[in-house]
Amino acid sequence: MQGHDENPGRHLIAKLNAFMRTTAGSEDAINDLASRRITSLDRGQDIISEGEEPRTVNLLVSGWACRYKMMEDGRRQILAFFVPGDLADLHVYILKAIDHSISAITPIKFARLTPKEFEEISDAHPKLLRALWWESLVTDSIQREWLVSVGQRDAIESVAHLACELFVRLKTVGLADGNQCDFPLTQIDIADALGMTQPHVSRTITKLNKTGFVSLKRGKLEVKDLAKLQKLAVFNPNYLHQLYDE
Amino acid sequence: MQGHDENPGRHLIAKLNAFMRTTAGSEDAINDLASRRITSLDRGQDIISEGEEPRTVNLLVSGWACRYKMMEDGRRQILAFFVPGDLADLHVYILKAIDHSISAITPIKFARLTPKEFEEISDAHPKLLRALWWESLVTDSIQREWLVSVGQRDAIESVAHLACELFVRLKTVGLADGNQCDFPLTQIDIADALGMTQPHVSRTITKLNKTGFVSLKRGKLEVKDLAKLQKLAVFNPNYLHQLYDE
DNA sequence: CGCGCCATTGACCTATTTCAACGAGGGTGG
DNA sequence: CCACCCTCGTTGAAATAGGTCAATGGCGCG
Repeated sequence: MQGHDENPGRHLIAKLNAFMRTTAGSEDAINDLASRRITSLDRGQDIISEGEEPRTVNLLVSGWACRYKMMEDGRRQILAFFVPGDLADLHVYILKAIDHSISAITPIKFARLTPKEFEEISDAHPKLLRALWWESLVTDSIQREWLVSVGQRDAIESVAHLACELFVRLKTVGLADGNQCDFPLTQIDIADALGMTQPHVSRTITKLNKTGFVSLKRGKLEVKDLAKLQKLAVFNPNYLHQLYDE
Repeated sequence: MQGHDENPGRHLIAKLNAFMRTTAGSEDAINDLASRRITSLDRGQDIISEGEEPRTVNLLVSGWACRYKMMEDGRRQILAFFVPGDLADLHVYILKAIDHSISAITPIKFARLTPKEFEEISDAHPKLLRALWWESLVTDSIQREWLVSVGQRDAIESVAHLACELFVRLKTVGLADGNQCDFPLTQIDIADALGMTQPHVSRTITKLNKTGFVSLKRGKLEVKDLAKLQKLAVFNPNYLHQLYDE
Protein backbone atom coordinates (compact mmCIF):
# COMPACT_ATOMS: atom_id res chain seq x y z
CA MET A 1 0.00 0.00 0.00
CA GLN A 2 2.07 2.72 1.50
CA GLY A 3 4.46 2.42 -1.47
CA HIS A 4 4.94 5.59 -3.42
CA ASP A 5 2.80 6.55 -6.34
CA GLU A 6 4.23 5.69 -9.75
CA ASN A 7 2.11 8.18 -11.59
CA PRO A 8 1.11 11.01 -9.29
CA GLY A 9 0.55 13.44 -12.16
CA ARG A 10 -1.95 11.25 -13.97
CA HIS A 11 -4.98 13.42 -13.18
CA LEU A 12 -3.31 16.56 -14.42
CA ILE A 13 -2.05 14.69 -17.48
CA ALA A 14 -5.54 13.47 -18.25
CA LYS A 15 -6.88 16.98 -17.93
CA LEU A 16 -4.23 18.57 -20.12
CA ASN A 17 -5.02 15.96 -22.74
CA ALA A 18 -8.38 17.62 -23.06
CA PHE A 19 -6.46 20.61 -24.29
CA MET A 20 -3.41 19.58 -26.20
CA ARG A 21 -3.66 15.91 -27.04
CA THR A 22 0.11 15.60 -27.03
CA THR A 23 1.26 15.35 -23.50
CA ALA A 24 3.53 12.55 -24.69
CA GLY A 25 6.89 14.14 -24.05
CA SER A 26 5.63 16.08 -21.09
CA GLU A 27 4.23 13.24 -19.06
CA ASP A 28 7.46 12.62 -17.24
CA ALA A 29 7.80 16.30 -16.53
CA ILE A 30 4.31 16.40 -15.05
CA ASN A 31 4.91 13.36 -12.91
CA ASP A 32 8.08 15.04 -11.81
CA LEU A 33 6.16 18.19 -10.91
CA ALA A 34 3.69 16.09 -8.99
CA SER A 35 6.41 14.50 -6.88
CA ARG A 36 8.01 17.57 -5.40
CA ARG A 37 7.64 18.30 -1.74
CA ILE A 38 4.57 16.18 -1.25
CA THR A 39 2.56 17.32 1.73
CA SER A 40 -0.34 15.57 3.44
CA LEU A 41 -3.10 17.33 5.31
CA ASP A 42 -6.17 16.21 7.18
CA ARG A 43 -9.64 17.40 6.53
CA GLY A 44 -10.12 20.96 7.73
CA GLN A 45 -6.49 22.01 7.62
CA ASP A 46 -5.39 25.00 5.53
CA ILE A 47 -2.94 24.67 2.66
CA ILE A 48 -2.47 28.41 2.61
CA SER A 49 -4.10 31.10 4.66
CA GLU A 50 -5.20 34.58 3.83
CA GLY A 51 -2.50 37.19 4.38
CA GLU A 52 0.44 34.85 3.90
CA GLU A 53 3.03 35.62 1.29
CA PRO A 54 2.59 33.04 -1.41
CA ARG A 55 5.69 31.00 -2.07
CA THR A 56 4.64 27.88 -3.92
CA VAL A 57 2.46 26.66 -6.71
CA ASN A 58 0.32 23.85 -5.34
CA LEU A 59 -0.82 20.84 -7.29
CA LEU A 60 -3.49 18.69 -5.72
CA VAL A 61 -2.52 15.06 -6.08
CA SER A 62 -5.27 13.36 -4.11
CA GLY A 63 -8.35 14.39 -2.16
CA TRP A 64 -10.56 17.45 -2.41
CA ALA A 65 -9.94 21.00 -1.23
CA CYS A 66 -11.63 24.36 -1.46
CA ARG A 67 -10.65 27.97 -1.84
CA TYR A 68 -12.64 30.25 0.45
CA LYS A 69 -12.85 33.67 1.97
CA MET A 70 -14.05 34.53 5.43
CA MET A 71 -15.74 37.81 6.14
CA GLU A 72 -14.91 39.55 9.39
CA ASP A 73 -18.19 38.51 10.91
CA GLY A 74 -17.69 34.85 10.13
CA ARG A 75 -19.62 34.42 6.92
CA ARG A 76 -17.77 32.09 4.59
CA GLN A 77 -17.86 32.02 0.82
CA ILE A 78 -16.34 29.04 -0.94
CA LEU A 79 -14.82 30.27 -4.19
CA ALA A 80 -13.74 27.02 -5.81
CA PHE A 81 -13.44 23.32 -5.27
CA PHE A 82 -10.18 21.57 -6.10
CA VAL A 83 -10.08 17.97 -7.20
CA PRO A 84 -7.02 15.89 -8.08
CA GLY A 85 -5.10 17.37 -10.97
CA ASP A 86 -6.06 20.94 -10.11
CA LEU A 87 -3.42 23.60 -9.72
CA ALA A 88 -3.75 26.50 -7.35
CA ASP A 89 -2.58 29.89 -8.39
CA LEU A 90 0.09 29.46 -11.02
CA HIS A 91 1.32 33.03 -10.87
CA VAL A 92 0.26 34.06 -7.46
CA TYR A 93 3.80 34.50 -6.19
CA ILE A 94 3.69 37.93 -7.79
CA LEU A 95 1.35 39.12 -5.07
CA LYS A 96 2.56 40.15 -1.66
CA ALA A 97 -0.25 38.54 0.26
CA ILE A 98 -2.96 36.17 -0.72
CA ASP A 99 -6.51 37.26 -0.31
CA HIS A 100 -8.10 33.91 0.42
CA SER A 101 -7.43 30.56 2.04
CA ILE A 102 -7.37 27.03 0.73
CA SER A 103 -8.29 24.14 2.96
CA ALA A 104 -8.67 20.39 2.77
CA ILE A 105 -12.18 18.98 2.44
CA THR A 106 -10.91 15.42 2.72
CA PRO A 107 -7.46 14.20 3.69
CA ILE A 108 -5.28 15.40 0.82
CA LYS A 109 -1.84 15.13 -0.71
CA PHE A 110 -0.42 17.95 -2.71
CA ALA A 111 2.88 18.88 -4.32
CA ARG A 112 4.44 22.25 -3.59
CA LEU A 113 6.56 23.73 -6.33
CA THR A 114 8.78 26.72 -5.97
CA PRO A 115 8.49 29.32 -8.71
CA LYS A 116 12.03 28.35 -9.70
CA GLU A 117 11.28 24.67 -10.12
CA PHE A 118 8.18 25.58 -11.95
CA GLU A 119 10.02 27.85 -14.36
CA GLU A 120 12.74 25.30 -15.03
CA ILE A 121 10.28 22.65 -15.97
CA SER A 122 8.19 24.92 -18.10
CA ASP A 123 11.22 26.36 -19.87
CA ALA A 124 12.13 22.85 -20.84
CA HIS A 125 8.60 22.12 -22.04
CA PRO A 126 7.05 25.14 -23.72
CA LYS A 127 4.05 23.14 -24.82
CA LEU A 128 3.45 22.13 -21.27
CA LEU A 129 3.65 25.72 -20.15
CA ARG A 130 1.03 26.66 -22.65
CA ALA A 131 -1.17 23.83 -21.43
CA LEU A 132 -0.78 24.97 -17.86
CA TRP A 133 -1.85 28.42 -18.88
CA TRP A 134 -4.87 26.92 -20.48
CA GLU A 135 -5.55 25.15 -17.21
CA SER A 136 -5.33 28.40 -15.38
CA LEU A 137 -7.66 30.17 -17.81
CA VAL A 138 -10.19 27.38 -17.42
CA THR A 139 -10.04 27.87 -13.68
CA ASP A 140 -10.85 31.55 -14.20
CA SER A 141 -13.71 30.59 -16.45
CA ILE A 142 -15.11 28.28 -13.81
CA GLN A 143 -14.88 31.11 -11.34
CA ARG A 144 -16.98 33.26 -13.64
CA GLU A 145 -19.58 30.56 -14.14
CA TRP A 146 -19.95 30.27 -10.38
CA LEU A 147 -20.89 33.92 -10.29
CA VAL A 148 -23.59 33.17 -12.82
CA SER A 149 -24.88 30.40 -10.57
CA VAL A 150 -24.93 32.43 -7.42
CA GLY A 151 -26.25 35.52 -9.15
CA GLN A 152 -28.84 34.05 -11.48
CA ARG A 153 -29.66 30.42 -10.82
CA ASP A 154 -32.21 29.46 -8.22
CA ALA A 155 -31.51 26.83 -5.59
CA ILE A 156 -32.24 23.69 -7.57
CA GLU A 157 -30.51 24.98 -10.69
CA SER A 158 -27.42 25.88 -8.67
CA VAL A 159 -27.11 22.53 -6.97
CA ALA A 160 -27.73 20.71 -10.22
CA HIS A 161 -25.15 22.87 -11.95
CA LEU A 162 -22.56 22.12 -9.32
CA ALA A 163 -23.25 18.43 -9.69
CA CYS A 164 -22.85 18.65 -13.47
CA GLU A 165 -19.62 20.58 -13.20
CA LEU A 166 -17.98 18.31 -10.69
CA PHE A 167 -19.07 15.21 -12.51
CA VAL A 168 -17.62 16.46 -15.79
CA ARG A 169 -14.42 17.61 -14.14
CA LEU A 170 -13.92 14.32 -12.34
CA LYS A 171 -14.61 12.44 -15.52
CA THR A 172 -11.96 14.51 -17.28
CA VAL A 173 -9.31 13.58 -14.76
CA GLY A 174 -10.31 9.94 -14.79
CA LEU A 175 -12.06 9.88 -11.46
CA ALA A 176 -15.57 9.07 -12.56
CA ASP A 177 -16.54 5.45 -12.61
CA GLY A 178 -19.16 5.19 -15.32
CA ASN A 179 -21.95 7.49 -14.24
CA GLN A 180 -20.84 7.97 -10.69
CA CYS A 181 -18.11 9.66 -8.74
CA ASP A 182 -17.05 10.54 -5.22
CA PHE A 183 -18.75 13.49 -3.65
CA PRO A 184 -17.33 14.30 -0.23
CA LEU A 185 -18.95 17.72 0.18
CA THR A 186 -21.14 18.32 3.19
CA GLN A 187 -24.30 20.31 2.81
CA ILE A 188 -22.54 23.14 4.62
CA ASP A 189 -19.83 23.17 1.96
CA ILE A 190 -22.45 23.31 -0.76
CA ALA A 191 -24.33 26.03 1.08
CA ASP A 192 -21.22 28.18 1.46
CA ALA A 193 -20.32 27.67 -2.18
CA LEU A 194 -23.73 28.58 -3.53
CA GLY A 195 -24.73 31.31 -1.13
CA MET A 196 -27.51 29.27 0.48
CA THR A 197 -28.23 27.96 3.96
CA GLN A 198 -27.61 24.38 4.91
CA PRO A 199 -31.26 23.52 5.66
CA HIS A 200 -32.24 24.84 2.30
CA VAL A 201 -29.52 22.80 0.63
CA SER A 202 -31.01 19.78 2.35
CA ARG A 203 -34.49 20.49 1.04
CA THR A 204 -33.13 21.27 -2.41
CA ILE A 205 -31.16 18.06 -2.65
CA THR A 206 -34.25 16.12 -1.62
CA LYS A 207 -36.20 17.80 -4.37
CA LEU A 208 -33.42 17.29 -6.89
CA ASN A 209 -33.11 13.61 -6.09
CA LYS A 210 -36.85 13.26 -6.57
CA THR A 211 -36.49 14.27 -10.22
CA GLY A 212 -34.66 11.01 -10.76
CA PHE A 213 -32.01 12.69 -12.92
CA VAL A 214 -29.38 12.26 -10.28
CA SER A 215 -28.72 10.72 -6.93
CA LEU A 216 -26.77 13.10 -4.81
CA LYS A 217 -25.72 12.22 -1.33
CA ARG A 218 -22.77 12.76 0.92
CA GLY A 219 -20.02 10.59 -0.41
CA LYS A 220 -21.38 9.61 -3.78
CA LEU A 221 -22.85 11.29 -6.81
CA GLU A 222 -24.65 9.22 -9.39
CA VAL A 223 -25.83 10.75 -12.62
CA LYS A 224 -28.85 8.97 -14.01
CA ASP A 225 -29.84 11.27 -16.85
CA LEU A 226 -27.09 13.70 -17.69
CA ALA A 227 -28.96 15.44 -20.49
CA LYS A 228 -31.97 16.18 -18.33
CA LEU A 229 -29.81 17.19 -15.40
CA GLN A 230 -27.88 19.61 -17.60
CA LYS A 231 -31.08 21.07 -18.94
CA LEU A 232 -32.46 21.57 -15.46
CA ALA A 233 -29.20 23.24 -14.43
CA VAL A 234 -28.98 25.36 -17.58
CA PHE A 235 -25.54 23.80 -17.85
CA ASN A 236 -23.52 24.62 -20.95
CA PRO A 237 -20.16 22.87 -20.85
CA ASN A 238 -18.43 25.40 -23.12
CA TYR A 239 -17.02 27.22 -20.14
CA LEU A 240 -14.85 24.22 -19.37
CA HIS A 241 -13.09 24.72 -22.70
CA GLN A 242 -12.55 21.08 -23.42
CA LEU A 243 -12.18 19.31 -26.70
CA TYR A 244 -15.41 17.56 -27.35
CA ASP A 245 -14.97 14.08 -28.66
CA GLU A 246 -16.90 12.07 -26.22
CA MET B 1 -10.34 69.17 -29.45
CA GLN B 2 -10.39 66.22 -31.74
CA GLY B 3 -6.56 66.25 -31.49
CA HIS B 4 -5.08 62.97 -30.48
CA ASP B 5 -4.37 62.02 -26.91
CA GLU B 6 -0.80 62.64 -25.78
CA ASN B 7 -0.97 60.23 -22.93
CA PRO B 8 -3.55 57.55 -23.59
CA GLY B 9 -1.91 55.09 -21.21
CA ARG B 10 -2.02 57.37 -18.19
CA HIS B 11 -4.72 55.44 -16.37
CA LEU B 12 -2.92 52.16 -16.71
CA ILE B 13 0.33 53.84 -15.74
CA ALA B 14 -1.27 55.27 -12.62
CA LYS B 15 -2.62 51.87 -11.72
CA LEU B 16 0.65 50.03 -12.25
CA ASN B 17 2.29 52.61 -10.02
CA ALA B 18 0.24 51.17 -7.21
CA PHE B 19 2.21 48.01 -7.77
CA MET B 20 5.71 48.78 -8.86
CA ARG B 21 6.43 52.41 -8.23
CA THR B 22 8.89 52.49 -11.08
CA THR B 23 7.00 52.79 -14.29
CA ALA B 24 9.58 55.39 -15.31
CA GLY B 25 11.18 53.57 -18.23
CA SER B 26 7.97 51.81 -19.13
CA GLU B 27 5.72 54.82 -19.49
CA ASP B 28 6.48 55.27 -23.14
CA ALA B 29 5.92 51.61 -23.75
CA ILE B 30 2.53 51.80 -22.08
CA ASN B 31 1.51 54.85 -24.03
CA ASP B 32 2.64 53.01 -27.09
CA LEU B 33 0.48 50.03 -26.13
CA ALA B 34 -2.44 52.33 -25.59
CA SER B 35 -2.17 53.81 -29.07
CA ARG B 36 -2.45 50.69 -31.15
CA ARG B 37 -5.50 50.10 -33.25
CA ILE B 38 -7.73 52.44 -31.30
CA THR B 39 -11.36 51.51 -31.69
CA SER B 40 -14.41 53.49 -30.67
CA LEU B 41 -17.76 51.98 -29.76
CA ASP B 42 -21.10 53.35 -28.69
CA ARG B 43 -22.95 52.37 -25.61
CA GLY B 44 -24.40 48.89 -25.91
CA GLN B 45 -22.02 47.58 -28.55
CA ASP B 46 -19.93 44.49 -27.92
CA ILE B 47 -16.13 44.57 -27.91
CA ILE B 48 -16.05 40.81 -28.11
CA SER B 49 -18.83 38.28 -28.14
CA GLU B 50 -19.17 34.86 -26.65
CA GLY B 51 -18.02 32.13 -29.01
CA GLU B 52 -15.55 34.24 -30.97
CA GLU B 53 -11.96 33.20 -31.19
CA PRO B 54 -10.03 35.72 -29.17
CA ARG B 55 -7.37 37.53 -31.15
CA THR B 56 -6.44 40.65 -29.27
CA VAL B 57 -5.68 41.94 -25.83
CA ASN B 58 -7.91 44.92 -25.19
CA LEU B 59 -6.98 47.93 -23.13
CA LEU B 60 -9.76 50.30 -22.21
CA VAL B 61 -8.61 53.85 -22.81
CA SER B 62 -11.78 55.79 -22.06
CA GLY B 63 -15.33 55.04 -20.96
CA TRP B 64 -16.78 52.11 -19.05
CA ALA B 65 -17.50 48.57 -20.18
CA CYS B 66 -18.66 45.33 -18.66
CA ARG B 67 -17.97 41.65 -19.03
CA TYR B 68 -21.15 39.59 -18.95
CA LYS B 69 -22.67 36.23 -19.68
CA MET B 70 -26.13 35.57 -21.01
CA MET B 71 -27.99 32.43 -20.09
CA GLU B 72 -30.02 30.74 -22.79
CA ASP B 73 -33.25 32.04 -21.32
CA GLY B 74 -32.06 35.63 -21.32
CA ARG B 75 -30.87 36.09 -17.76
CA ARG B 76 -27.73 38.22 -17.72
CA GLN B 77 -24.94 38.17 -15.18
CA ILE B 78 -22.43 40.99 -15.29
CA LEU B 79 -19.06 39.56 -14.27
CA ALA B 80 -16.93 42.67 -14.12
CA PHE B 81 -16.89 46.36 -14.83
CA PHE B 82 -14.02 47.86 -16.81
CA VAL B 83 -12.88 51.42 -16.27
CA PRO B 84 -10.08 53.25 -18.08
CA GLY B 85 -6.74 51.56 -17.59
CA ASP B 86 -8.26 48.10 -17.32
CA LEU B 87 -7.02 45.28 -19.50
CA ALA B 88 -9.22 42.47 -20.71
CA ASP B 89 -7.88 38.98 -20.80
CA LEU B 90 -4.14 39.15 -21.13
CA HIS B 91 -3.71 35.51 -22.05
CA VAL B 92 -7.04 34.68 -23.43
CA TYR B 93 -5.73 34.04 -26.92
CA ILE B 94 -4.81 30.59 -25.69
CA LEU B 95 -8.47 29.64 -25.66
CA LYS B 96 -10.34 28.62 -28.77
CA ALA B 97 -13.51 30.48 -27.95
CA ILE B 98 -14.38 32.99 -25.33
CA ASP B 99 -17.07 32.14 -22.90
CA HIS B 100 -18.42 35.63 -22.27
CA SER B 101 -18.99 38.96 -23.93
CA ILE B 102 -17.72 42.45 -23.23
CA SER B 103 -19.82 45.44 -24.07
CA ALA B 104 -19.67 49.20 -23.77
CA ILE B 105 -21.61 50.85 -20.96
CA THR B 106 -20.75 54.32 -22.21
CA PRO B 107 -19.14 55.34 -25.48
CA ILE B 108 -15.63 53.91 -25.22
CA LYS B 109 -12.24 53.92 -26.83
CA PHE B 110 -9.98 50.93 -26.51
CA ALA B 111 -6.69 49.74 -27.93
CA ARG B 112 -6.45 46.30 -29.49
CA LEU B 113 -3.09 44.58 -29.27
CA THR B 114 -2.12 41.48 -31.09
CA PRO B 115 -0.43 38.83 -29.01
CA LYS B 116 2.70 39.52 -31.05
CA GLU B 117 2.78 43.22 -30.32
CA PHE B 118 2.08 42.47 -26.76
CA GLU B 119 4.95 40.01 -26.51
CA GLU B 120 7.40 42.35 -28.20
CA ILE B 121 6.69 45.14 -25.81
CA SER B 122 6.78 42.94 -22.77
CA ASP B 123 10.00 41.25 -23.87
CA ALA B 124 11.59 44.65 -24.02
CA HIS B 125 10.23 45.56 -20.58
CA PRO B 126 10.28 42.61 -18.21
CA LYS B 127 9.28 44.78 -15.28
CA LEU B 128 6.27 45.94 -17.20
CA LEU B 129 5.32 42.38 -17.97
CA ARG B 130 5.44 41.53 -14.31
CA ALA B 131 3.28 44.54 -13.54
CA LEU B 132 0.76 43.48 -16.14
CA TRP B 133 0.61 40.07 -14.56
CA TRP B 134 -0.06 41.72 -11.27
CA GLU B 135 -2.85 43.64 -12.93
CA SER B 136 -4.31 40.43 -14.20
CA LEU B 137 -4.11 38.76 -10.81
CA VAL B 138 -5.87 41.72 -9.22
CA THR B 139 -8.63 41.34 -11.77
CA ASP B 140 -9.01 37.72 -10.70
CA SER B 141 -9.11 38.79 -7.10
CA ILE B 142 -11.86 41.28 -7.83
CA GLN B 143 -13.76 38.51 -9.53
CA ARG B 144 -13.53 36.43 -6.36
CA GLU B 145 -14.66 39.27 -4.16
CA TRP B 146 -17.71 39.71 -6.34
CA LEU B 147 -18.65 36.14 -5.58
CA VAL B 148 -18.44 36.99 -1.90
CA SER B 149 -20.79 39.91 -2.49
CA VAL B 150 -23.35 37.99 -4.43
CA GLY B 151 -23.12 34.93 -2.20
CA GLN B 152 -22.93 36.51 1.22
CA ARG B 153 -23.71 40.20 1.30
CA ASP B 154 -27.29 41.41 1.51
CA ALA B 155 -28.64 44.06 -0.81
CA ILE B 156 -27.41 47.18 0.94
CA GLU B 157 -24.02 45.69 1.68
CA SER B 158 -23.58 44.64 -1.94
CA VAL B 159 -24.44 48.01 -3.39
CA ALA B 160 -22.26 49.77 -0.85
CA HIS B 161 -19.43 47.39 -1.61
CA LEU B 162 -19.68 48.05 -5.31
CA ALA B 163 -19.60 51.78 -4.65
CA CYS B 164 -16.50 51.40 -2.48
CA GLU B 165 -14.73 49.28 -5.04
CA LEU B 166 -15.41 51.50 -8.00
CA PHE B 167 -14.52 54.62 -6.08
CA VAL B 168 -11.18 53.17 -5.00
CA ARG B 169 -10.43 51.86 -8.46
CA LEU B 170 -11.24 55.16 -10.12
CA LYS B 171 -9.16 56.98 -7.58
CA THR B 172 -6.25 54.68 -8.38
CA VAL B 173 -6.38 55.51 -12.05
CA GLY B 174 -6.74 59.20 -11.39
CA LEU B 175 -10.42 59.47 -12.24
CA ALA B 176 -11.81 60.49 -8.89
CA ASP B 177 -12.13 64.17 -8.25
CA GLY B 178 -11.79 64.51 -4.48
CA ASN B 179 -14.57 62.46 -3.01
CA GLN B 180 -16.57 62.01 -6.16
CA CYS B 181 -16.38 60.20 -9.44
CA ASP B 182 -18.41 59.36 -12.52
CA PHE B 183 -20.90 56.58 -12.17
CA PRO B 184 -22.62 55.77 -15.44
CA LEU B 185 -24.21 52.48 -14.37
CA THR B 186 -27.96 52.10 -14.67
CA GLN B 187 -29.87 50.31 -11.97
CA ILE B 188 -30.27 47.44 -14.38
CA ASP B 189 -26.50 47.16 -14.71
CA ILE B 190 -26.16 47.11 -10.95
CA ALA B 191 -28.94 44.57 -10.63
CA ASP B 192 -27.35 42.23 -13.17
CA ALA B 193 -23.98 42.57 -11.49
CA LEU B 194 -25.24 41.85 -8.00
CA GLY B 195 -27.89 39.26 -8.73
CA MET B 196 -30.77 41.51 -7.72
CA THR B 197 -33.81 42.94 -9.49
CA GLN B 198 -33.88 46.50 -10.69
CA PRO B 199 -36.75 47.65 -8.46
CA HIS B 200 -34.93 46.32 -5.45
CA VAL B 201 -31.77 48.12 -6.51
CA SER B 202 -33.84 51.28 -6.61
CA ARG B 203 -35.17 50.77 -3.10
CA THR B 204 -31.74 49.80 -1.84
CA ILE B 205 -30.05 52.88 -3.28
CA THR B 206 -32.71 55.05 -1.69
CA LYS B 207 -32.01 53.43 1.65
CA LEU B 208 -28.25 53.68 1.17
CA ASN B 209 -28.41 57.35 0.31
CA LYS B 210 -30.47 57.95 3.44
CA THR B 211 -27.54 56.80 5.57
CA GLY B 212 -25.70 59.92 4.44
CA PHE B 213 -22.47 58.00 3.91
CA VAL B 214 -22.73 58.31 0.18
CA SER B 215 -24.73 59.92 -2.56
CA LEU B 216 -25.23 57.47 -5.36
CA LYS B 217 -27.12 58.37 -8.46
CA ARG B 218 -26.90 57.71 -12.14
CA GLY B 219 -23.97 59.67 -13.40
CA LYS B 220 -22.25 60.64 -10.22
CA LEU B 221 -21.04 58.94 -7.05
CA GLU B 222 -20.13 61.08 -4.09
CA VAL B 223 -18.55 59.51 -1.03
CA LYS B 224 -19.33 61.45 2.11
CA ASP B 225 -18.00 59.15 4.78
CA LEU B 226 -15.74 56.51 3.31
CA ALA B 227 -14.94 54.83 6.64
CA LYS B 228 -18.60 54.34 7.51
CA LEU B 229 -19.46 53.27 3.99
CA GLN B 230 -16.70 50.67 4.04
CA LYS B 231 -17.87 49.39 7.39
CA LEU B 232 -21.43 49.07 6.17
CA ALA B 233 -20.20 47.22 3.08
CA VAL B 234 -17.80 44.99 5.03
CA PHE B 235 -15.28 46.30 2.55
CA ASN B 236 -11.67 45.27 3.09
CA PRO B 237 -9.44 46.78 0.43
CA ASN B 238 -6.78 44.09 0.69
CA TYR B 239 -8.24 42.26 -2.26
CA LEU B 240 -7.22 45.14 -4.53
CA HIS B 241 -3.58 44.41 -3.66
CA GLN B 242 -2.44 47.99 -3.71
CA LEU B 243 0.43 49.60 -1.91
CA TYR B 244 -1.05 51.51 0.93
CA ASP B 245 0.49 54.93 1.35
CA GLU B 246 -2.43 57.17 1.16
C1' DC C 1 -22.23 4.34 25.93
C1' DG C 2 -22.18 8.81 24.73
C1' DC C 3 -20.57 12.61 22.10
C1' DG C 4 -20.12 15.25 17.76
C1' DC C 5 -21.10 15.95 13.33
C1' DC C 6 -24.27 15.90 9.78
C1' DA C 7 -28.80 15.66 7.64
C1' DT C 8 -33.91 16.12 7.97
C1' DT C 9 -37.91 18.43 8.91
C1' DG C 10 -41.42 21.69 10.66
C1' DA C 11 -43.22 26.28 11.71
C1' DC C 12 -42.59 30.74 11.19
C1' DC C 13 -40.47 34.90 9.29
C1' DT C 14 -38.57 38.26 5.96
C1' DA C 15 -35.73 39.85 2.23
C1' DT C 16 -36.41 40.03 -2.18
C1' DT C 17 -39.14 39.21 -6.33
C1' DT C 18 -42.99 39.99 -9.14
C1' DC C 19 -46.30 42.68 -11.37
C1' DA C 20 -47.89 46.91 -12.42
C1' DA C 21 -48.66 51.69 -12.63
C1' DC C 22 -46.72 56.09 -12.83
C1' DG C 23 -43.39 59.85 -13.50
C1' DA C 24 -39.19 62.34 -15.01
C1' DG C 25 -35.99 63.50 -18.65
C1' DG C 26 -33.91 63.53 -23.20
C1' DG C 27 -33.98 63.06 -27.92
C1' DT C 28 -36.36 63.10 -32.36
C1' DG C 29 -39.41 64.02 -35.96
C1' DG C 30 -43.23 66.52 -37.60
C1' DC D 1 -41.78 74.15 -30.64
C1' DC D 2 -44.45 70.67 -29.40
C1' DA D 3 -45.75 65.87 -29.18
C1' DC D 4 -44.31 61.58 -28.69
C1' DC D 5 -41.64 57.96 -27.34
C1' DC D 6 -38.27 55.49 -25.09
C1' DT D 7 -35.36 54.63 -21.35
C1' DC D 8 -34.77 54.85 -16.71
C1' DG D 9 -36.20 55.27 -12.00
C1' DT D 10 -39.82 55.20 -8.22
C1' DT D 11 -43.26 53.18 -5.67
C1' DG D 12 -47.04 50.15 -4.06
C1' DA D 13 -49.27 45.62 -3.13
C1' DA D 14 -49.11 40.84 -3.26
C1' DA D 15 -46.52 36.60 -3.67
C1' DT D 16 -42.62 33.54 -2.71
C1' DA D 17 -38.06 31.65 -2.36
C1' DG D 18 -35.27 31.09 0.89
C1' DG D 19 -33.75 32.16 5.80
C1' DT D 20 -34.15 31.32 10.79
C1' DC D 21 -34.79 28.68 14.75
C1' DA D 22 -35.26 24.57 16.84
C1' DA D 23 -36.07 19.82 17.58
C1' DT D 24 -35.05 15.14 16.08
C1' DG D 25 -32.49 11.33 14.34
C1' DG D 26 -28.74 8.70 12.15
C1' DC D 27 -24.18 7.30 12.39
C1' DG D 28 -19.34 6.80 13.20
C1' DC D 29 -15.94 6.81 16.64
C1' DG D 30 -13.33 7.14 20.99
